[in-house]
Amino acid sequence: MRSNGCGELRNKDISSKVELCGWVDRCRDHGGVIFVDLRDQSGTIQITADPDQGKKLFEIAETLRNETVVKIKGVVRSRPKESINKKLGTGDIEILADEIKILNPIRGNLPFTVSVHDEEPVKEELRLRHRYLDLRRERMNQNLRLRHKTIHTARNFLEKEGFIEVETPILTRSTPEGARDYLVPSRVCGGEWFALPQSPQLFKQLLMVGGIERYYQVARCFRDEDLRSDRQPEFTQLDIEMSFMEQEEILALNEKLIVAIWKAIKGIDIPTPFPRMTWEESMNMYGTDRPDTRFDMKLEDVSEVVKNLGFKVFSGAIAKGGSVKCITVKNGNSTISNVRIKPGGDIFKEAQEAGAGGLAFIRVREKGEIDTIGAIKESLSNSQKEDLLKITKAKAGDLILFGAGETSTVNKTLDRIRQFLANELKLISDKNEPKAWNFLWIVDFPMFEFNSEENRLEALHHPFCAPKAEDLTKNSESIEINLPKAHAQAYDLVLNGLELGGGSLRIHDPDLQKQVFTAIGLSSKEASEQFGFLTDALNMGAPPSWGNRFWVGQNCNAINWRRIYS
RNA sequence: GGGACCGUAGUUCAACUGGUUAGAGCACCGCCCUGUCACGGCGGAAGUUGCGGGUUCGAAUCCCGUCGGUCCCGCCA
Repeated sequence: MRSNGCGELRNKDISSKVELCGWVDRCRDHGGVIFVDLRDQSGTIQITADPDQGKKLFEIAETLRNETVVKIKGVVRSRPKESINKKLGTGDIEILADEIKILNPIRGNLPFTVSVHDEEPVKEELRLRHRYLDLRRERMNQNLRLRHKTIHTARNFLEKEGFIEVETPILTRSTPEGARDYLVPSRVCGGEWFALPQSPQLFKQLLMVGGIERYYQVARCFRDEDLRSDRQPEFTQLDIEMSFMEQEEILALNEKLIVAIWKAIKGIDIPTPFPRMTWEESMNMYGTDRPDTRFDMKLEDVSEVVKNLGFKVFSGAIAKGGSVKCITVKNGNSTISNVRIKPGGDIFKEAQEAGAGGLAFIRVREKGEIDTIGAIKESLSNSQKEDLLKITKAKAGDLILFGAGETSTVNKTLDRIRQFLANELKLISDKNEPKAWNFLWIVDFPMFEFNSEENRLEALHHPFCAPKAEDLTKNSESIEINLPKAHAQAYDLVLNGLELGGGSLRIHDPDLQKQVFTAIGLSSKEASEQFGFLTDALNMGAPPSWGNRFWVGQNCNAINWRRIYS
């Protein structure tokens, strides 16, 4: 039907006869000559309709509208020197049309414009209703290709490493994991329901017991929870599980996979090994388990300095077992006004959203002088002031923002403000491209987290992850006593503040698995009802195995990988 | 489940404190234009201001209800 792609043609094609198909991106009608930008998947080229080539041709060209589907026959020719368009890959040449055939005209109004030149925002709802038009747009088209390339590269890589792709069931039984299940009524077993899998977690463990050794799957997962802008109820993860591996081996393998993907999609060589940080370090320094390390503004704990301060917001927080931490905004005095950090200001609101009661601040002036609210200034001694400036390394012109209260709230608040300011101050990206690709392993996650509402421990990762052996043998006490404080043999991979995925060593000892169930408050009856099949399997020769998964971004955004769930 | 914000032409937005006939860009239609490339010029058509009710001399604007959407909290091992 066609001889070339629009975007492929170059000077070397001059004088050749071509047949092109595509969509009209834009028309410029000069009365005596009409220029048509013709677009297909490969790019755009200018078609010139000249009345000398026939009256009929010109009449058809006059009727063309944006997005009309056409087939064009013509000859490639060079453009006049003064008309060369350097912005276009095909800008040296054009097609002199001798036949234009309309394959499908446009009837009525288009809901939005498709052309790459149009950058007007369009409501999400409209874009979804007319997804086909949206996909025609360059950016969306590229996103789908990016996603394809990512998965294609992963498949090739895993194939070479001896993995096989296995599909696990979609219509399955409900296993109580974290989220609500999507349910599907069963016609055959009236009154019974299938659940859609929240992840292939248990299936892949059973595959390991089944001697598969190296499995992967591009797996669809379903979780019936409320949405967020970066969360979807249905998402895809690259799911991997392998037997007989040490942690170092699996981290190295993951790094190789990531390196291969970034090489393929960005042409970038990511250096290995990736840096590592323990969960505790990350929480202390960044207030989150997925820190964005492209910029500094680390959290500093100043509890020791201010614990006896007359300023009760600070000293009171510490007396109640909380802490006072702060971040230092370089040159914040000139970039951030008081209006923004006082009640009603946007930065203050961010702090409130995170649960903070307020947002204390100190502005550092010349010669170690400070500006702040009266209550802090009056109660701060000279040596305390000096200690603060020493810990924060704040210089004249810098702004120090404080969080005080329960440590988890303080962390959450400062993490949020840190990210908010990084965006505002443009510390993290130039245009749409990140300033760096900072991959980071977070290791040594705690096994459990205390849920104060339900008054019980919860698995931080999931209840199948193995605790670190040395944590269990501390002080030669029993496993039951050491378990709640143990660290998991689990890791997360973080990129620029986004959690790309993570993994862990599975428990393969049925007794230990039972202990973990007990620790999270699952009675042995419940455990055997819900996970009996798993403990059965562990009794019949389960190998030690590591599993992990990466989120494959639903939105194929600038980075393609996005946090969906943790 | 809770909170904040939004809904005006096909579309993106505007319309002061409630005050004349609800405006503009793009798209659309017509006319003009032979080197533009987000072409340009002149003209035109296009609106139940999401829907229903209320307050008022007067409502896009204020109030109540309702529908739809965006974001956030809870939730998402």
